Amino acid sequence: MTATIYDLAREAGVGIATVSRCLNNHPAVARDTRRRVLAVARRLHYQPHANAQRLASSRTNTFAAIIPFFTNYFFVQILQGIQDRALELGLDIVLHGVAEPAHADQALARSLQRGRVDGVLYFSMPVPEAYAPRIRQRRLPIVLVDGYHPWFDSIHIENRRGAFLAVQHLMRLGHRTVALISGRPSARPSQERLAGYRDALRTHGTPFDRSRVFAPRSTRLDGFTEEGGREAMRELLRARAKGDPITAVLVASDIQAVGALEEADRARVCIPEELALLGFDDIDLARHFGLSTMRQPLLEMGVLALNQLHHRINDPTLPPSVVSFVPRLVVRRTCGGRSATALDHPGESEASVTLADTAGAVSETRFIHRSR
Amino acid sequence: MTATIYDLAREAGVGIATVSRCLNNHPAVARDTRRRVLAVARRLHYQPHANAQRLASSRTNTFAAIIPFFTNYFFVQILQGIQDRALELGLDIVLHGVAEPAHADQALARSLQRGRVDGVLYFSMPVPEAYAPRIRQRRLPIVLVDGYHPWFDSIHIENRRGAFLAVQHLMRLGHRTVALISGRPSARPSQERLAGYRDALRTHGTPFDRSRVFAPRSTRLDGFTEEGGREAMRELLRARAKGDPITAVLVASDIQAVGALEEADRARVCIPEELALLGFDDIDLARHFGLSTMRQPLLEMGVLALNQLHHRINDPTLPPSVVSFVPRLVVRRTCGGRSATALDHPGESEASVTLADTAGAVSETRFIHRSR
DNA sequence: TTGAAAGCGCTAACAG
DNA sequence: CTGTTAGCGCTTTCAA
Repeated sequence: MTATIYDLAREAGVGIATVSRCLNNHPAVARDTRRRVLAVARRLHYQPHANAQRLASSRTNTFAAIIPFFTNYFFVQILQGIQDRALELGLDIVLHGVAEPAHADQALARSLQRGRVDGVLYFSMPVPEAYAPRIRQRRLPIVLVDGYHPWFDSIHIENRRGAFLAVQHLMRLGHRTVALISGRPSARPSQERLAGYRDALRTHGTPFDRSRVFAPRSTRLDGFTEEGGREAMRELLRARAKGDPITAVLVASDIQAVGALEEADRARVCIPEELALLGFDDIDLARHFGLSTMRQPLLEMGVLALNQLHHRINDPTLPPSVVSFVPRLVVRRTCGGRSATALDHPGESEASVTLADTAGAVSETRFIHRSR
Repeated sequence: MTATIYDLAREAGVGIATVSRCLNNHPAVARDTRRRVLAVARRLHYQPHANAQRLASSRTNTFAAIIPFFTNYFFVQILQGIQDRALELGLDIVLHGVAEPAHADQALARSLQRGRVDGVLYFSMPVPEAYAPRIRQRRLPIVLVDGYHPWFDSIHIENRRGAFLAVQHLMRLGHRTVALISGRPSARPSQERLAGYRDALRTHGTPFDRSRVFAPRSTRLDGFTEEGGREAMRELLRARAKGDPITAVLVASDIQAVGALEEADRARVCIPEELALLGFDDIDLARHFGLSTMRQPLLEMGVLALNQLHHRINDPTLPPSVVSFVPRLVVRRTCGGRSATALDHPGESEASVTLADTAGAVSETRFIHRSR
């Protein structure tokens, strides 16, 4: 019913190979022939059959994005970056939203199948043990975003450094007793952020006190939930009521920070006057709460990830690369020490501490090194 | 390098057709043969080549989701529903995030290409004029979500009815002077919600007053933005300051409502004591602001949309169907008349007015009719 | 510069 | 029940 290259060939009086060459801008075609063929193609409204192309060329021009759906806002912005770049590169995105990390292997299994995708973007989850060897063996191009594995490319967020900068900021504002609301201790981001927290204390000559680290009891999503934040904040307030002079707290994720804020509000503890609070991630909600936080350049990360994947697809022999992003402090209301009116004018009174120029900041706050 | 059905056939001592039958659970295969073939398949780690299957069967088992990315939260939840169902149906989702409606045609063009997808889920945007005929001609299965076109299936949100219910609620709370903060007047949702607003006034015998409809000046995204909400609220407050006894307002979208709330806060107008406010959509943010709103069952809509698409793919001769959802009132803090402490316990003190049972509500609030 | 022909790996008649 | 065969529509040698 719709035209194939055979139709075009017949109509233009040439062979199908020639038609194919014209369509794919192969140089070895006479100008006249090309023009004639293209004219016919237009006239017949020719459209290539995507699957036939894929089968013959063994290239799908498609990649999978495997994303933890539960982190909502985090990935929306990353997807936006990926989307734009994919359009430019002419790639299709097959989306795999994963409800919980345990289900990620289904998506991986699918992506490992022959003829499905040219590569994978894998987000914010550990690569299942069983799959790493299979991925390597099949030479499936993969880029880990917000994750790490020695065998594969990754875009890494320097959680430790970020937490360090965060706590440092609080201490520079004069806080001597800074607490940490953490995620589940076994989760990697929790550990890294805890390490950064300790780094900062050490740098400022403050002894680390285990009792000032508050981890949520609930373990769903490693405690990175509003409820987790509420729980931890309750405990923190209890400690505070008992006399611990905590005046500031770093919360390991914005989503927890939201819960923590609500809990503080409920206990009539004024933020930031009585307790300065700093989050981590800069999810979209943060802005609305006037939440000071450590921003991750999500959109840029998406673009970069796709570029990296593209490189790898075109040259599978590349050594694994690691690109690091350092989160940047975004000052709003909750950390105090600056514009206390941020809530009234969200977005206006934000201040980026590391850099004045927000637009150009990314390139300066990230550094790149390739290992191996 | 990796096994094909030829390898399996040779190894199992059968023909490739038999192998194919075994793999696809075709009934006409001897038990023994099947077992033997499957054993070989397992031994050789056989995996079908997706593209070869697609080409041969002229079925891609893939569909496109064309989504306006700018509406962020709206689509995240819908995607979740789609995602789950797609997994069950064994379908791949090709994501097309569209930055603005004008770019939707690129995604459509791509989806129209042969061999790309079996169908399309098209969200919250008008179908470009030029494409409707092409879609119909190519018999491309498509389901419009939050949209309508006589030729195609659609999942429709009863904006008019929703707005009616919203305003009715406000009036039942005793408000006599209810204003409307609308989107750009030319946008369909704006018109429908305006109509519902007028319906409610009429029902209550209140004359419609054009000067109580506030539309944003900015036209980006048809005014459905925080900024749009701020602008409109500023005008409303001005009118109020001049003596118009407005005591309640329906805001045509939650995202505008957020801006409106901020503006009211800034003007030191207490919500809901001085001004009751009701939003529309129930985006995720709403909960955090204690924003009363009209909820759309996004997740369910996603599931339903995919089911509908699935039906149509399997039977393209079906007449176009229309499924309607009626938004449901969710009472939180901003509309007054109920728990004023909602902000302290988000989620806990919500009340669904139409139905007590939240889980089972969807089936009761939607009705289905098929036209033609 | 061009065309014929051989796949890509699978599905689905059709004949046995 | 099973095997043979003909495609699906394109890309890509290989000769001419």
